Amino acid sequence: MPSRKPAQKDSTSLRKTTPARRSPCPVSCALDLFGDRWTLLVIRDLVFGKTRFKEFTSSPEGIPTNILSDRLERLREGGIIEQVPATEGGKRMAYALTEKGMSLRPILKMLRDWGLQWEDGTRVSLE
Amino acid sequence: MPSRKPAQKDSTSLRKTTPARRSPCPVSCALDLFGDRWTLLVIRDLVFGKTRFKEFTSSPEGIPTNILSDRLERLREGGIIEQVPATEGGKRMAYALTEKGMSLRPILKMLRDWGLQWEDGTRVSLE
DNA sequence: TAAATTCACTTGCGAAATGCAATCAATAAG
DNA sequence: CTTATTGATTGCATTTCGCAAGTGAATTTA
Repeated sequence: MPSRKPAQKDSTSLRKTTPARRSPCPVSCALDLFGDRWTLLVIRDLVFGKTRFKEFTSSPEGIPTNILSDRLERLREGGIIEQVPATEGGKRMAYALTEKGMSLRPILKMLRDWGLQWEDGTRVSLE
Repeated sequence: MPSRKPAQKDSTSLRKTTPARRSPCPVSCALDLFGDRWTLLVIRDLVFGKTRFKEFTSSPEGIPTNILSDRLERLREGGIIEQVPATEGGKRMAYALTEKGMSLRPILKMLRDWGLQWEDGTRVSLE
């Protein structure tokens, strides 16, 4: 029989089901989507023009690859990113922000400005 | 002889030492402070005028009390909140945003607006 | 002032998430 | 075809989370 992927996810995968919304509060719902230590850093990288798995892992914070996989999947489910062909006609995929994802840019910008103002020793990357 | 643990704190406490900054990125540093599912909800409650431990626990999301204790302590360490006497002459304490904490209001506001725009069924509380 | 109640946590513990290294299949390059 | 790179997955130890119960001081009530 031909090699096939498991229908969905088995016991070894991170996060089995989509977790329920904690409340109808818009802040709470936003945090349900990207309220953790890594997700907004991936979105930051996307805003910076990164599109490939390897590029995300090479950011200075060093996100573990299993966490990255999980967050990319979660962001895709949440409609914040989508997969597009990395090269014309190629089969490898790259990631891109959707319109919904793009709309997070002002929030990222405010976070950056806040950090620069209140946290000593922070600076924007020079890439 | 058995290898011994670097005697920081005992097994019962949440979070042993202040975790190190992951990178000098201002976004990353901001997330080191409040990048999780609960912290910004506590700040939201403070912005809404709540000041007491019990008030935070009675928010609809239902933060566990041990998590709340941990987050309040973390926010205090980060200079985002401070403790003030709850009543004149009383011994009970209440929590209040510092200037640094107040400066997070626009971020909360953007998160709220983003949620209202992109997440169906969200609404601001009527309290 | 004594008793009852509320408040602000702390503790214990099972479940879930995290972080790390190792591995692997598919694609791309040579 | 052979090798290297990419984009992940797997296993496992450690940490954190979430829930329920407990505790002692502060406040309120009788």
